[in-house]
Amino acid sequence: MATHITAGRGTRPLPDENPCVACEVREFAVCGALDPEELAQLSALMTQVMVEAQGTVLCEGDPATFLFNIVEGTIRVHKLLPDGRRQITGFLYPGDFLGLAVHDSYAYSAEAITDSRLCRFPRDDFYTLMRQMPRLEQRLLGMASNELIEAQDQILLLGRKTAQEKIASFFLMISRRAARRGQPENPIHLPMGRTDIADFLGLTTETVSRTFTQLKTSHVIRLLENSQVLLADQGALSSIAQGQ
Amino acid sequence: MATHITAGRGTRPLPDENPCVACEVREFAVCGALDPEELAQLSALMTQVMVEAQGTVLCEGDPATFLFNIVEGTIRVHKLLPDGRRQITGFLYPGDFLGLAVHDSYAYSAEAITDSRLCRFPRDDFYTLMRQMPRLEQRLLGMASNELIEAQDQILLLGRKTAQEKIASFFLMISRRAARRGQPENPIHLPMGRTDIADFLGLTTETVSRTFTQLKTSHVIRLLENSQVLLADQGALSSIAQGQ
DNA sequence: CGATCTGTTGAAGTGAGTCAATAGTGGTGG
DNA sequence: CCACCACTATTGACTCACTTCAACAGATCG
Repeated sequence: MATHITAGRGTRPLPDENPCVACEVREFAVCGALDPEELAQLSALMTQVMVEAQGTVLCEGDPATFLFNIVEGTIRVHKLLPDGRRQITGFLYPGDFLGLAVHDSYAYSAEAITDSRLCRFPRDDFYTLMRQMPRLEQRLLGMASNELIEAQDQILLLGRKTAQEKIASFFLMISRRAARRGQPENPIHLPMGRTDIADFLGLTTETVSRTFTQLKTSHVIRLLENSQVLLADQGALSSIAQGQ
Repeated sequence: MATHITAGRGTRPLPDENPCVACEVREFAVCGALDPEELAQLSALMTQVMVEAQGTVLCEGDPATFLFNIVEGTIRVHKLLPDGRRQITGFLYPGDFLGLAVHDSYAYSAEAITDSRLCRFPRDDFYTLMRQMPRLEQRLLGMASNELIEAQDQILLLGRKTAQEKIASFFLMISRRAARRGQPENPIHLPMGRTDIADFLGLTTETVSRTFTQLKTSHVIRLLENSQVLLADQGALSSIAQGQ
């Protein structure tokens, strides 16, 4: 049966039955494809874990023992070069799945940006169950397909866009993803710091900061309190993101 | 039943039965997962098409009517910005599948670099069949997973590597992929021109050319005739690719 | 209230891009 | 078979977008 581990056990009593039934992100997540019976089987494998801000979820090179489903919080996924250069390959939000691109060991590290709650599944058990649930496998294939499309957009961004275009594209991506989760698409919230944004866009913190200022000065965005950014002129932002 | 269209019909008589049985790339391709019965069903959907060098396989934005399996030749997949900047997101070789990251319309264009032969499947029929063949779906999920891992490597390369590191990584990737297809891993063959390499690595042709010359001068590679490159010092190449 | 961390701004440097000329390479036809 | 053309690759000189290095400004917190 699903259990909580680490901090936060007593924050809210879980229903005696299946905790997944009441899950708020289920419709966006892998588990959204399952019927109640299948959901019960999957939840039987599941352990909920809390990871506090800046904590590690998994490490590049470690044996891939677990797969995760993000329920609350924001996760950053990154790869490192031996000399310490870092590339963030993605930010994960509630409903996102962590472990699609996994073989025997993790090819990337993942850390929590904010305090986060995740559903954790033993990889082997998950795969076994997947073999028995075509709908689960189809859903994962669909999610993998989406991630590939996003990865190719990111490849275009990194290979061919200027700093301004990268930042504008980034704002729009965050906005679109918030909308997909049913949250307001504007203003957007940026839980990650300038360094994370820089390492995601292949820039430096200084360039990110300067570009924010430029967009602010030209009234395309406005920086609000609490790491919120108002997209004041979405048309202009779209134009910039696509290179005019 | 499978048929040839366009040029090349008479090059070699197909067996009367299932042409896929004798296919040389089947073990590397999607179809490698199927039993003879399933293979026959899949091949019933299939049409072989020839695309000559520089010809178009599919166009970004077009309705995604077909999926493809590369049998012979090399394909480049790219995305364009409105002003014409191009990013090549991948090179496809025999055994590779074209259409994993596809929704209703193609999110990229694909062109043949050399004369190519492809197996073409109507997308809807392919998906229908996939629902009935768990092994096909599993295989596709595995291939999507591999592609995601490669995409993340490419993201690291584009975001954080220098020109030298990009070129060195590129040589090693081509070498590794040749080995995976059972071809010699050294010397490598580069069917694509400098412009393609530049647009794949987020560089210009000039920088690609200069970097080739640097690596040649430092005896890490040697340029042979017929677009072949000898990786003279693979250790040095690996060191460079990872940033020393 | 100082200490620490994150973000912003300034000044100077540089890796790769741009522009331009030259050198191969392969194809075609007289 | 060679002369010509078109195209791709190489090399050189110069420029620039972004980085690097450095100083400073806010926020957060014990």
